[in-house]
Amino acid sequence: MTTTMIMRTSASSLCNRHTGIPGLQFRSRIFFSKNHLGLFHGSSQSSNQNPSKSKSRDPQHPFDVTNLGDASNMFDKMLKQGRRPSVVRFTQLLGQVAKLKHYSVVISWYKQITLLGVVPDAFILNIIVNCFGHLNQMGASSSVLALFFKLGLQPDVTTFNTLIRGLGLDNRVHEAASLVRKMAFFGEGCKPNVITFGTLIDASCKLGQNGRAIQLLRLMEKYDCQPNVVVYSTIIDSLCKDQLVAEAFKLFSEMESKGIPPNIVTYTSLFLGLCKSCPLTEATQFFTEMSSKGISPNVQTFSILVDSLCKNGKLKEANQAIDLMTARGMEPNTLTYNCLMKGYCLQRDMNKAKGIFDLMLKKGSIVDVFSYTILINGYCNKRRMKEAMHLFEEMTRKGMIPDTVTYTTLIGGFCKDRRIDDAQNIFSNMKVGGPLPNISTYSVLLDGQ
DNA sequence: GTAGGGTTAG
Repeated sequence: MTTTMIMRTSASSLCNRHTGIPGLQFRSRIFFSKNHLGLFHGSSQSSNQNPSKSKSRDPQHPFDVTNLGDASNMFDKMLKQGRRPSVVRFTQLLGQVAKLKHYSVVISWYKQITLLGVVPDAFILNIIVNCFGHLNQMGASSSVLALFFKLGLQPDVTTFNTLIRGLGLDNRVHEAASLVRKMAFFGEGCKPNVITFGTLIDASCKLGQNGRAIQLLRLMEKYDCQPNVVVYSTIIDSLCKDQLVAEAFKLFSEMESKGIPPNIVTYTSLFLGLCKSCPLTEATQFFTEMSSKGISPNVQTFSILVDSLCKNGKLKEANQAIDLMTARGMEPNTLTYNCLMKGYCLQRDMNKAKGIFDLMLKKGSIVDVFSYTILINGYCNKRRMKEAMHLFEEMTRKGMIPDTVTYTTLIGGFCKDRRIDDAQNIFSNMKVGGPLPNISTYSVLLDGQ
C-alpha cells in the first residue's frame, strides 16, 4: 500500500481495509527480522554517521553556565567589578539563565542592572519580553514594547513573535491574531513571517481550534508567506491527536504536492495518528513505508511503535523494536522503557516489569514519576501492596513528588485488597499538602466502600 | 562576537 493510497482513503475505510482479511495479521517476525533491515532504507548507515543531534554549545561562549548557582556567582562577580560590564555581557548571561528557564530570575537581575544604570538594548529587551511571556505576565510583556519606543529602539519581527507566543501561552489567541494584523505598521522589519503564523497556528491547535488553524494556513498566502514543513506538521499533529487522521493525510498530500517535503516529525505525528485510530497493521505498514522513503524513524517514532505493540500485547515484537533501534545507534530513553514496562504490567508479568525498571536504573536512564507510577500500578493490580508501598516510599525518599495518579493508584490498590483503612490513610496523606484529588480519586474511593 | 520565534512519544 502506498502513502498516496492512504491519502485518498477516508478515515473509516483507512481503518477497515485490513480487517477480516486472512493472512494479514501483524507480520512482526518478518518485519523485524535482520534480513529486512534493508527495509529501513539506508538508515542504518546514515544514522550511524549522524548520531543523535546534540545541540553543540559554542565552546567560545563566555557564559557556559549549566545551573543557576554558577550563573548567580557570575552575576555577583560582574556587579562587583570596578568597571561595570557592558549590556552585551549581561545579555549573554541573562540569555543563558533564560535558557535554563529561570525566567523570574532573569527579570529580577534585569531590574537590578537597569537600576545600576545599565542602559538596555533591543537584544536584552527581547529576552525580557520572552521571560514575561513564559511567566504569563502579558501586561508586563507588552509594556516592554512601549519601552522599546521610549528608548528609541526598534522592535523586530522576533519581538512580535515572542509577544504572540506569550499571548498564545495565555490562551489569548484573538489578541495574538489582532497583533499579527497590526505588527507590520511598526516597520519594514516587523512584517509577519512564517514563524509568526506558525506560532499563531500552534496556539490555535493547542486550543483545539483545528479549523481556525487551517484558515490561518490559507491566510498566509495572502500575506505572501509560504507555509513550510513546520506549519504543516503543527496542524497535522493536532488533527492526528484529535483522531482526524484522514484530514491529516489530506494536508500531508497537499504539502507534498506543493513541493514541501515532510520530515520525520511529520511522519511521527501521522504514525501516532494511525496508532491511535487504526489497527496496528495499518500503522506498522506506514512505519515500513516511511523507512523505504528514506525517512529514518527516530527515538520518538520507535517509542510510539513500542507503545503500540505493547498495548496490543506484542511484547516480543516490542523488544525486537528496541533491539532494532539500539542496533541503529539509538538509545531507548525513559519514555521508551516506560512503555515497555507498562506493557509487561498489562501482561501482569511483574518480574519482567521490575526487570525493566532495574535496567533503567542500571543504565542511568532517568526514572521518573511515571516510571514509579506504572510499576506501582502493576503491583496494585496483583494486590502486592507491600511492593507498591515500598516503591512509593522509595520515590518519596528520592525527592520525587508522587502525583494524583500515583495516589489514586495506591488508593485503588488498597480498596481492591479490601484494606479500606489503608486506602483512607493514603487519601488523608494526600490531603495534607499532597496533590489535589480528582474525579477518579473519589470514584475509586467510593467503589471501594 | 550578545538575543528572541513555530513541529514529534506517557
